Amino acid sequence: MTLETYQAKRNFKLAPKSKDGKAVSAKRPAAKARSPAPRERDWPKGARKGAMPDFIEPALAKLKPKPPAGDRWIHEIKFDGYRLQVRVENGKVRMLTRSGLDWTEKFGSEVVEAFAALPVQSAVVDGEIVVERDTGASDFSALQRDLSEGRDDRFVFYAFDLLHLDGHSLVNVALIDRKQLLESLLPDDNDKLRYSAHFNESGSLVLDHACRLSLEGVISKLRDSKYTSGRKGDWIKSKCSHRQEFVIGGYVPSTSMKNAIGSLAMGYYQGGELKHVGRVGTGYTAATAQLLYEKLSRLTQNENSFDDKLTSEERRGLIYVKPQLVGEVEFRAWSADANLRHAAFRGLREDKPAKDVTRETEKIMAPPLPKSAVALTHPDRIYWPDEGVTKEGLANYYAEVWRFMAPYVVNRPLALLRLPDGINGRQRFFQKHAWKGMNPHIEEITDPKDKQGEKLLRISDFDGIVALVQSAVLEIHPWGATTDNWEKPDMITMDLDPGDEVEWEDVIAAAYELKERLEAEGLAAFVKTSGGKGLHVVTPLTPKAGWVEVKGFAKWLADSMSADDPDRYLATATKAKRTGRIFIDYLRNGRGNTAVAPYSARARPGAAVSMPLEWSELTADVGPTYFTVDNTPTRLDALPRDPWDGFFAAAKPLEKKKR
DNA sequence: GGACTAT
DNA sequence: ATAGTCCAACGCGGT
DNA sequence: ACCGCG
Repeated sequence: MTLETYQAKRNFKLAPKSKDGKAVSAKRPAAKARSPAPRERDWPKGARKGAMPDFIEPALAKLKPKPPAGDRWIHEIKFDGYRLQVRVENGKVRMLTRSGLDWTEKFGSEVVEAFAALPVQSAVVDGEIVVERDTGASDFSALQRDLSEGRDDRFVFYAFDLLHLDGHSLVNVALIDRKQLLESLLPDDNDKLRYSAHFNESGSLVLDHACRLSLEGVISKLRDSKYTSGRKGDWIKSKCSHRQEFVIGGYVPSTSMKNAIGSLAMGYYQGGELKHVGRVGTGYTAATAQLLYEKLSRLTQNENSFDDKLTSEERRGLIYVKPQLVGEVEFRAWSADANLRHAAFRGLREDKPAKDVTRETEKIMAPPLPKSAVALTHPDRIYWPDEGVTKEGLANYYAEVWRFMAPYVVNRPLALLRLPDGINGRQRFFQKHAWKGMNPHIEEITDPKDKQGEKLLRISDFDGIVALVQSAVLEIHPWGATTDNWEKPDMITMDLDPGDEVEWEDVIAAAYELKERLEAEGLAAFVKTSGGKGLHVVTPLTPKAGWVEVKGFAKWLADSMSADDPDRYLATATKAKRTGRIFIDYLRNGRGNTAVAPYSARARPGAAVSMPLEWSELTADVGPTYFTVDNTPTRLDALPRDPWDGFFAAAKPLEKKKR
């Protein structure tokens, strides 16, 4: 990792967050233009006096597969919310949608008040209103839910352009100057109204990092461009997902609706042959599903529409149709078997002849997902109601992460947190012993130190984790040792648990501090989000030292850190005096103790997961609950390698010297 | 989620 | 039949 | 010895 890319990542900020997920204001130089009278302002080149127009047609971005190259372009995060034009006139605020509708009343009072407090007489600000999850990216589905439920306490406005100010039109001013003026006006202490910063790094780098952060994509804009209404091409949108047309070669009728399709089998032409790319089973409304059925049921044929031989699973329930219709599909990746990953139907393309549909993207292919023979009894049982994550959704998540996760959960004694009725249900219990009626893919094992005792639990493959999901296991907590070597741990997990009022940046600093101390002992250090409150720093060990020694070392680490900096760190779990300090929890490292597994879901609102990170990815934006069951697949598709690549290869034995 | 137990 | 119950556990530090 | 804490 070069310093340059490291810094590019560090700079990759949306808005810094404190550890409890509350946004903290970005540290910017105090705005100079806080309250100048309009005529004192230095107007940038291109500003023209003029009355404020009623509505300025917004500039829209063209979708391109890649961000443009070259330093004429700057790149902003693509927000996943509603585009709004905010008009301030003498303290009165109106918020207009893309088409000019007045939606001021829909978003509560906080954003409006923030605009009313701006040091301006009048202004037109372009931006996007979003709902941010506790600690993270904007979330369109949360926005829509908040709107429909009348909830108005989570809206945040990202301002990215300034079109008019105090009797001056700015649409002919260079973008970079408009943004600079905008930034100078915005408060630096109001987390409901934020400045949308841009990046000067190469567009592909910015997009890559956006995708690794599970964001939607980036918007690229010409640095010196005027504000141009409409989709003229000086704003370019590139996304972490891909979009292209495919030919419909068959359909599966819906099981829940009459005369409607349930999914489509699609393909593209290559060398005159129709290549099958798998099924698209989401993305259509009931109306579209019926329309497609009506059109497709007239095109049915008996023989395979594809030139590939389909497997029996691919053929199941499939009705072939003459390959004539073309549909647009959004998807995140290609799988290694040349199927689409996470595909959603986005509409029919009546204008394109089927024969012209070819494959448009070259992409590193994602490896195939593991499949399980374990049946889920109620696949649509909802485990996380707010996120709509079901039992099947959780199983699919583990299929996505399994190739990375397996080494940390397989062949280790497990403690499980089970919530048969989901996270809001009445039942929640830990379990570390075998139970009656247990799925056979969960193994009963005997603790060699307690041969008479109750049997412990272990899984050895993907079927095992699906069996855990079926058993309503929402958190997986393995030992830090494998069952090949019960008495010799192969990792140390240090849990950095911030008390109230600890800044997230300080938790990150604590992780780096721990890393340095571990490296000073000749050990490697890896970091993951906990999915809860803090961070976990994990060290691979060559199994050599026993539990007592390893735990003693962990305690020594925690003790020495708190001794060297008692104002910041605490090595004891006492609740009192936790405020403002970080508890370094070393006691996950005794025999029989556990820590939440890498990639394990957490049984809390938000469906966060414990996410392994490269150190360079550990930035202020990535709070402890940033990555979730929902947004992790986008990240994985964008990752060039396992973020903990080389974990076990980096193992060193713990040398006897410290206790 | 599922077995076992009390009513 | 149906409702209720169980499903971990232990060392640490502070009083 | 007991309590709260992970």
